Formats: sequence, structure tokens, C-alpha cells
Amino acid sequence: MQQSPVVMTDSFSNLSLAEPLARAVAEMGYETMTPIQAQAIPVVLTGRDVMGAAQTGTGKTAAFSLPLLQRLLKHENSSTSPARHPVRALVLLPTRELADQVAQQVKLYAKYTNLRSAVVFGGMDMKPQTLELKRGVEVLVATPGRLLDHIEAKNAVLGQVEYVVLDEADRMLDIGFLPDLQRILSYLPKQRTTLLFSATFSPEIKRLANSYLKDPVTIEVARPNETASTVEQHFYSVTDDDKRRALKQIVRQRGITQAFVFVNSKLGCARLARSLEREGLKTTALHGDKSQDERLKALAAFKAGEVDLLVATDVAARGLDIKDVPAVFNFDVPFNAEDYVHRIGRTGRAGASGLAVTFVSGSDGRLVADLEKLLKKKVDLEAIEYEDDRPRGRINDGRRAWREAGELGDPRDALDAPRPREREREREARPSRPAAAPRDPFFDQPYQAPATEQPPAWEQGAKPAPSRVSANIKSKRKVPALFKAQ
DNA sequence: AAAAAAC
Repeated sequence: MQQSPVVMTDSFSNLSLAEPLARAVAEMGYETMTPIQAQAIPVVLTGRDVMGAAQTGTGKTAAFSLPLLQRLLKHENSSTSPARHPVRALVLLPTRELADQVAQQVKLYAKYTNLRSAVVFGGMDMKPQTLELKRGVEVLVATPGRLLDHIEAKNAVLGQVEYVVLDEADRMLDIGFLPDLQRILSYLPKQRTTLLFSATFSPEIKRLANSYLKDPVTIEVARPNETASTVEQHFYSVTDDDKRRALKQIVRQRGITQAFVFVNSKLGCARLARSLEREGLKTTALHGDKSQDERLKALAAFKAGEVDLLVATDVAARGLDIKDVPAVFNFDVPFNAEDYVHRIGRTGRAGASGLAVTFVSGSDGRLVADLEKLLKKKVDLEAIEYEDDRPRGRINDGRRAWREAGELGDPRDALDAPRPREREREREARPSRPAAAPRDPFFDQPYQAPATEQPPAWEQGAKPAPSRVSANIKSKRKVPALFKAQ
């Protein structure tokens, strides 16, 4: 590995980009390169493999697409291929919205060239994508699943790919994506340039990533996993019941005009969005159980400022570039510490200031501890002074079950609590408990099946009633313990 | 304790 060369100037005009590219860049109003651009562009221009870590919102897309287009222009493909425009550069992303966004940017940069680009992702009709692929494109932007579909349908031929970019590379290399990714890579020539970019790289992923790179140049503009210094971060101790009221209060007190609100589950996402909407806040939900049409509409409405709160799962955590979003709420502490860095990267973009608020409830001790380890910083838990005096919610501190909220303890303390087996031993050591209360005799009667079994309504031709939340969300409502299988 | 990515 080798350090990137020192660049003395950071103006796009000093890059000697091909005229059509320079024109597009100028037209977009870009003059000065961001640090990641200044470091990555000259390296990518040499054709070397790159592993690039830079904070989100600092122009990574231009950092790889401009030099890539430049190389495609400079080195005309000399091979006699069946297609007149074989795919020469492939850009892979972990979400459809991100693929869409990157594809739009690539189109803008390539506007004055004769290079063709296209984007393919799931949830959309195959046919228009197929047509575009058959006509031939040099630059293909894609999500993994749909790309494999096109490969297997022989719509996309990747035998002449010279450049592969894995954006959000750590996500692309994680266990959920790796099999698809490996299959895609198996269709590509071994002789090629591979570029990996992300804001976060765990040590394990870094090692894995290196096995896909040949003699790479590592570019680290910021310490990996670092959050932008322009983002003011707060962690509030709340009960699960009080999160919504805390959210509304902070939005009002700080005069927040627009915010991302991240939650950990699709169902929670739909529910929270609905509840906030009912309370008169302009809210929309974005998660993977929505149709692609709804997803794109939700994002567009948020972008256009028609919606103030975008309640989203981690589908929106990475890369989405929406200007001037002043705040991000982590309604739930993210399961992966890395995702915290990505989520709060939705605000404070391009040097702007931003606010990141995370709600920490009783069972989040482990997640907060993980986060502290990643950020190499102690998290300072703050209390919220509620304006209203409705009763507070109850605390589930993960070790003592529910107790009334008097004062909020530090959930990290629960990590020092005795482990289950030790707890078991403690219980055994205790004097025997008082006799159990007498049971309701009803539950002791054996179950009596009805005399005639009626087939369920849906088998009689009736349509199942749509779920109250959203027709395409599977209900995850808990079965009452009494009826649970043993 | 989940989400994402194909039909």
C-alpha cells in the first residue's frame, strides 16, 4: 500500500479533465475539490485500485465518477465486441434510492460526452431497463439483485468491464450482500480496476476488502468512522413510551424545520409515521415494505420540502444526499454502530451545521457501549425536562423488567448486571417464595374443540382484511403469552 | 432485538 500523492492545488481546473467533463463540472458550479476528491481523483486517473474512506457528504460520487469517465474517454475500447457499447464501468450500491441518486449524478457528469449510462434496480419494470441495456451502455449503475437478473437473462454482458466501484463498500461486503456480490464479480474479467468507497470500515471488513483489491492505494481523508465535526450530537435518556413526546418537544423547542427520523424496524417505521401524521406533523415513511413507487415518492416529497419528517429505516441511512436537512433523530439506537455514523451523516452535509439527537431507552445499554467503542468517545446521556406533566412512561432496563419511572438510570449499568446463570443461582439461594396465587379455574379446563370445524373465512373466498398499518406489512404483533407454543 | 437486495 502506498500513500496518495500530495496535491498542491484543489481546483477542478487544474485537473486537465477532458473538455466535456470540465464543461459539465463548471456548469454544475463546482470549482474547488473536496479533500476526498483532491486525493482520489489523481489516483483513480492512474488506474490503480483504491480503498477510500471519507466522511459522508463530502463528494465521494464525483471523486470516482469523474476520473472514471475521463479514463473511459481517453482509452477507447478497441475490442470488437458484439455490442457496440459494452459495459465498461459498473457501479454497485446497497439501496435502490442510492443507485438512482448516483446514476443521476453520473448522467450529469457525462452529459457532454458520448458515453451512455443506465441504472437498474429492483421494484421497477424490467423492460425499459432491458431495452436500455440492449442499446448498450458504458456505465452501468445497479443494485445487486436486479443486476443478477439481467445477467442471467443475458441482458447485461459484463465480460468487458474495466472498472468496478463498490460504493458503501462495507455494506456491500457484509454478510447479507456478499453472496450476490461474489456472483456478480465472478462474471467480470479478473483484469480490472476495483474501487471501494465508504465512510465506515470496520477492521474485519477492511481485511476482507483488501482481498478484492490488487496493490491498492488507501485514501483516508478523515479517520474512518468519524462523524462530521459540524454536527452537534445529543443523547437523551428516555423511556420507550416517552420517545414520541420527546421528539415533538425537541422539534418545537429548537424550531426544527425538517428532519430524518430513523427507526430500527419497518413496522415501527410505519406506525411512528402514522402516529406523527395523526398529530398534525407533515410526515412520511420510507422503508423496504413500501412499493418502489411509494419509496421514490416519499423521498421526492421530502426533498421538495412538502414533508417535514421522513421516518425511515436504515434503507435511508446511507449516502442519500438531500440538501440542508437540519436534523437527524435516532428514534431507536441503531443496531450497528456504523449505521449511527451513516444516519447522522444525512445532516451537516457539505460543511453545513446539523443536529443529531439519539433517544436511549432502558434496553439500549449494549448498543450505546458499542457506539462508544466505535466513536472512541464516551456518550454523555442527558435528561429531558418535559414541558407537559403527563405521567412518564415506564423503564425497561433490560435486567429488572418494568419498573415505574422515577429517575432514569444509566442503561449501560445493566451491562454489569449478573449474567442469567448467576441470576439463576442467586434466585435458588433465596428463601422459597410464597405460594403462587390460585389460578383461574377456567384455564385448568381441557381445551374442547368445537363440534364442527368451519374452514377459515379466507378459504371461503373472502379476502383477508388489509392490515391496519399498511397492506404490505407483515404483522409482527406479539401473540399473548398464554397462547404461545411451549 | 433488523434492514437491505430479485421475481
